[in-house]
Amino acid sequence: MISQAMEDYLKAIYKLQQTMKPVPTSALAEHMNFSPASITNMCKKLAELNLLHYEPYQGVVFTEAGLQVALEIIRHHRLIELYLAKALNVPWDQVHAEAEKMEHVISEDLEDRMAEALGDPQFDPHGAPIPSRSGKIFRVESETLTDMDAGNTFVVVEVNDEDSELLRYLGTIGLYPGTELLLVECAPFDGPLTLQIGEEQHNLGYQAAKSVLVAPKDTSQEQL
Amino acid sequence: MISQAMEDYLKAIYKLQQTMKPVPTSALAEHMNFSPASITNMCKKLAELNLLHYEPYQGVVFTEAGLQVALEIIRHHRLIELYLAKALNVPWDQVHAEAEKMEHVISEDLEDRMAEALGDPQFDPHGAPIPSRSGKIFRVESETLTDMDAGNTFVVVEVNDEDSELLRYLGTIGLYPGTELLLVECAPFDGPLTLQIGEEQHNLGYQAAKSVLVAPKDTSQEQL
DNA sequence: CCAAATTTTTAAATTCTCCCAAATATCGTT
DNA sequence: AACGATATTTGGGAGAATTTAAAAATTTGG
Repeated sequence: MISQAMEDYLKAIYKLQQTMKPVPTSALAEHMNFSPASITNMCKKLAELNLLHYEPYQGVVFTEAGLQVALEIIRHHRLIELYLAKALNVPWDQVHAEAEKMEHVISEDLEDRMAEALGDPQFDPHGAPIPSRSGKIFRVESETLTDMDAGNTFVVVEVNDEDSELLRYLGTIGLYPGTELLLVECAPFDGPLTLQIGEEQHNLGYQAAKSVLVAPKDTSQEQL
Repeated sequence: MISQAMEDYLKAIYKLQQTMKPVPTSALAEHMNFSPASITNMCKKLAELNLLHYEPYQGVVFTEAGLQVALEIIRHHRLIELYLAKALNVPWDQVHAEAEKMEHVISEDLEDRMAEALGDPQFDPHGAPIPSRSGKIFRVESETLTDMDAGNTFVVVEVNDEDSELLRYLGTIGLYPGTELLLVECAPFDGPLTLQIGEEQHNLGYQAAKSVLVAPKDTSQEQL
């Protein structure tokens, strides 16, 4: 009943509705790299299935049912990412692509077994929270590194999992969720940020820094 | 280029061409539960891609390229089955359904990691041989239990992985690949077979017994 | 508050995989 | 060697997911 394409739409809508409600079809079109027409078509279908509220020209909002479906897929995705990283040592810059395909095909039973093998984990390898089986998700307080002031110490909460190359680079400088860093300097006009990680200093481009979410050191949540 | 549907066709053709060459489209239609017309269509496409030799009314035969693609998918399938059974304790009657979906989406890299985690295994949980990375597969000498004579002892080599209910039953009587059994009696007219497994005796229906492949005890190959 | 620019939807077309019904080829008998 | 039964292909069509191009609605700016 719910096709793989539909699942991808719901996942994309979930991502966008964190910053905009309702989600305009144009935002979806850009995010998914589909034509606006495709988006309208599919949103109508999803509204038919009572997964979305859809008002022409107004964009879409989740129904409760739609939100639960989206969270279930996201749970699949993040559990798979963590499982691959932990159990099979898949590099953290590759788990996203792999999970992107597997999330649509694993059974609930297999998901449960992976969750159990991992000890019901709370976060994926990029620091994103894993929804619970019952569809609850906890948002960790955090802001993007580019919004922080120089001179303070932070803990990395989460990094964007979609850019494999970026992840590989962040790995080489040791910037993982849980890592502590000192923001030494922020160059003006969206320039690079100077970070102190352990004993070493690194310059991180503005675009890269935008996809790093941090929390002030003192109020930091502990995670594995 | 090669769609999931095409992969399913190649897998089915591999299965059938073990007993018939060339494979008639009707056999494929029956095995895959598609109409004969669908089969003809797809076989033409696969022939276009140089994966099959297709002669109208004569059926299909693999090209070398087609055979390699088929073996790669089968390797995916069987490695996944074994991995799920061993690493995540998925019951052996469920691994087939799970692998059927996952086989189409895992990367070669992930496959390698699973193979490595399992120590480059030779057989899946049902005793079927796993093709090597380079596409070689070893056929273990075996015959179906219904063709054997009463009074002899055999080792189970392989059981059909497609019937979940049957596998569950075989599990309850302890009939796994590697299990030793004494064929006590074969009722005539395709009647049930009486087996001695360990201390217990069981009656196995003729249809069920047909999907159990065995080898004489003395010449049996060792497998984990 | 109207016209231009933008966004969104509608409509028609495409590709893929499948189906059904009809036409055609093959095969076993006699 | 021709007939009937069976197997196979052809042709046409349907549904899903996408596209492009054109039409319609909304927003924006003077």
